[in-house]
Amino acid sequence: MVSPAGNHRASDKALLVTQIAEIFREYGFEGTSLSQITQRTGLGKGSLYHVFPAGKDEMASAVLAQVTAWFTLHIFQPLEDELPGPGRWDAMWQAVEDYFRSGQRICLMGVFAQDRTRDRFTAAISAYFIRWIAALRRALIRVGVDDAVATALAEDAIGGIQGALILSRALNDPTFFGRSLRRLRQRIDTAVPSV
Amino acid sequence: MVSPAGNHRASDKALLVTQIAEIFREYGFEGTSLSQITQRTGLGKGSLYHVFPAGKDEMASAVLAQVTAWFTLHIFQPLEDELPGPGRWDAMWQAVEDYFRSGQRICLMGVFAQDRTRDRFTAAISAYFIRWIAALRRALIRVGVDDAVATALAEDAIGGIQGALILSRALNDPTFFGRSLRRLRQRIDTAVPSV
DNA sequence: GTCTATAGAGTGATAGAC
DNA sequence: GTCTATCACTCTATAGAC
Repeated sequence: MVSPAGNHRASDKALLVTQIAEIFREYGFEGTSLSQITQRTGLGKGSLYHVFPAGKDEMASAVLAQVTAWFTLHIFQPLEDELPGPGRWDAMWQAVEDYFRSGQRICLMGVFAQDRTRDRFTAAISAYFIRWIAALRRALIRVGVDDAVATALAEDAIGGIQGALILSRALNDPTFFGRSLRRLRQRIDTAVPSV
Repeated sequence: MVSPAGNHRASDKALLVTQIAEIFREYGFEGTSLSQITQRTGLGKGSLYHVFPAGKDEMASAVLAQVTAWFTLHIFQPLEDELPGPGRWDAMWQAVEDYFRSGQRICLMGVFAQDRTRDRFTAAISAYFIRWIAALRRALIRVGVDDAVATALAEDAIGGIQGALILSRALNDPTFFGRSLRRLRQRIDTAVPSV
């Protein structure tokens, strides 16, 4: 994680943030201790506080920012751009299925949204969901779906994804997520004219 | 909290469990400390450990059991019983809307399902969701909905409720939950023959 | 005296901050 | 690595109903 010149590179920090994200996913924010982070990352507490002077909170902020960046690149922007005709949503559904490891992986935005001790992250969390819903909604409107219908479809789709993630874990059924995703996808496809 | 006869009554414990549930809802399981519980309940640690000898874990178990009992009484059993014709699902949707305070209240089952440190509660959590889905599914089949369609509708409805709860909080939009619920409800109503 | 519910100082361990 | 606060939890003591 240390570069030869003594200053850490951006890619090192990105990797570190990825590692910390995975620990948060497994144990939650409160459930994750700094010693767990030092063990799994191999970094001492001093190094962690050098990279994240504000401590655990800053680590969480960095993690959420990284998640937002990933979704922006792979989901939000493709939705916001003009897309070719048939199969125009395929990339989104595939990205979602891959990102969440077929439902085995938690949505940190969803988990953090539930906890009052994490009020400090509400801005990042609501921005994430607002953008996702708006991007999908506008993409639907662009291909001819009625405004009100597009809003309903977009809200149901993003909500459905979150719910499917919870039930996948709660039921411990690895097939649940894919099944739910397929139905959400089909509901949108049938609402789009001439696909 | 002191009973005249010296033995605590069931209703006292139920009230205590309700109070603790509210704290878990606000701060999560890891985020809730015993000192918070002593402060908010007004009970000393000794009393808490008298009522819950196994400590925080037992408190969480009691809370989840209480949630299950409420849903059994107000939602599962009505669904499992034979119901009169039109408006047969009204009670469920009304109970859900009331219980979750129009989306302002968290689903502890959903929150606990996400966290690996709470593996000890998986049995109670999966039982809750399995029963809810099965009860709704069978009720749909009973009124003439095709088996596969009933499964899909039930899974989408319970997943949709969970997702709507997350988005309600994430977006901090008090109208979101009611809107989502209305759409879920309507989707089921239109699938039921002759309603 | 016995039993139940109560309180809270005190325990070692470990947390996060630095 | 060091520090202090706080964690979950234990233990002893107490009050009052039988």
